[in-house]
Amino acid sequence: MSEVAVVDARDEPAGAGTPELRLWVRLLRCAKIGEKQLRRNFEDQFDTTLPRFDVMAALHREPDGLSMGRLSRALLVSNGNVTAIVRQLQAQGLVVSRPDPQDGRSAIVSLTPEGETQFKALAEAHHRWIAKVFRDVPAAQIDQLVQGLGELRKILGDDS
Amino acid sequence: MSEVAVVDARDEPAGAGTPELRLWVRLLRCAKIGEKQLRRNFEDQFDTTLPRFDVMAALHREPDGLSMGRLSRALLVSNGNVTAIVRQLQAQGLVVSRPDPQDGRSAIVSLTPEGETQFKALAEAHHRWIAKVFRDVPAAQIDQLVQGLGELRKILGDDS
DNA sequence: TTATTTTGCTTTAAGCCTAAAGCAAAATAA
DNA sequence: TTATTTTGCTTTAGGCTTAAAGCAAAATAA
Repeated sequence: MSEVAVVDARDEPAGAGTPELRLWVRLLRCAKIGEKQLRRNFEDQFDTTLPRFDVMAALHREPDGLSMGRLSRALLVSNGNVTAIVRQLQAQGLVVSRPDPQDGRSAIVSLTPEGETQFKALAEAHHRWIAKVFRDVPAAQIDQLVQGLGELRKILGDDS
Repeated sequence: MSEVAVVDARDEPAGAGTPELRLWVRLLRCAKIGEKQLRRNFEDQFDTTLPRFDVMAALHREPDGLSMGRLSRALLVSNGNVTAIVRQLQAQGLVVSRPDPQDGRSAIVSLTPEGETQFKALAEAHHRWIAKVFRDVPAAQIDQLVQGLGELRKILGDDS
C-alpha cells in the first residue's frame, strides 16, 4: 500500500503538471513572447500600441461603426477601458464618434479616412511582424495549431 | 492577367488571413479568455492577482531564492515590474529579501514559510480553475496542443 | 591604484486594465 | 402617466506593465 504514495503525482517527473496545466502554461507563454515583440514594434515604428491597433482593427471590420459596448465585447476588455482607448484615437483624429439615433445613451464610433489610411499601414506592418515571429515554424505545424486552437476557442466559449 | 487580382489574397474568403495571422489571433484570444477567468478567481477567492501568483510560483520552484533579475527574466516581465510586485508580497510577509553575499547590488528573494503555505493553497485552487476551464476539451486534443505549443515555444526562443 | 564601463536594481512617467460607483436614457411596471 | 428597473457609458481608485533615467556596486582598463 505504501507504493501508492511513491508514484503519486506529487513526485513531479521533470516535465511536471497535469496536461491541462501544461497546456495553460504554454499557451500563456507563447502569447506573452509574441506580445512582447509586437508591442515593441508598434511603439518603435509607429508610436502606437497593440490595444489601439486592436480597436482600429475591430472598427475596420465594421464600416458602419460599433458602439462602445459592442467594441468592448469584441475585444474582451472592460467598458471603461475602451472609453480610454477610443478617447486617445479620437484625439489623434483616427476615429469619430457620432450619437446613435436609436439610443441616446450610446454613440457609434468608426474610423475616419485618416484612421482607415493609418490602419492599412499598421495592418501591413503587423502582418509582416507576425510572419517574422513565426518564420521558423513549419507550415504543417501552423495549420495544426490553427485548427487545434480554433476548436479550443469554440469550447472556451468565445462569443466574438 | 486581370484574373490575378480576382483571386488575390485581399478577397478575404470569410475565414480570412494567412495561417500565421490566424494562429496569432487564436493564440491571443484563447490566452485572454483563460486569463480573464483566472484573474477573477484570484481576486474573488484569495484577494490576490495572477502576477503575484506567478512570482510565488517561480520562487516555489527555487527554494534557494532568486535575484530580481532572474525573476524578471523567468517571468518575461520588466525589472521594474518585479520590483513592485515583490514589494507587495513582502508587505504581506509572503516573501523575504536577503542581501546577496556575492554581489552588493543584488538581493535574493524567497518565499517565507507563510508564503509557502499560502502558495500551496493558491496552487491547488489554480489547478482546479484550470481543470474547469478546460473541462470540455478532449484529452487527446489537450495532448496535441501541449505538444504543438511546446514546439512553438522552443522555436519562438523561450529561454526560461 | 584610479578611471571608465558595465551591470543590477529602483524610480518615474505614461499607458493598459479591472471592478465598482455614478449618471442619464430607455424599458418596464403600476 | 409616473415610478421603478435596466442598460450603456464614464469616472475613479488601484494594480500591472513598460521604457527610460538614475544610482551604486562590480568589473574592466589604464
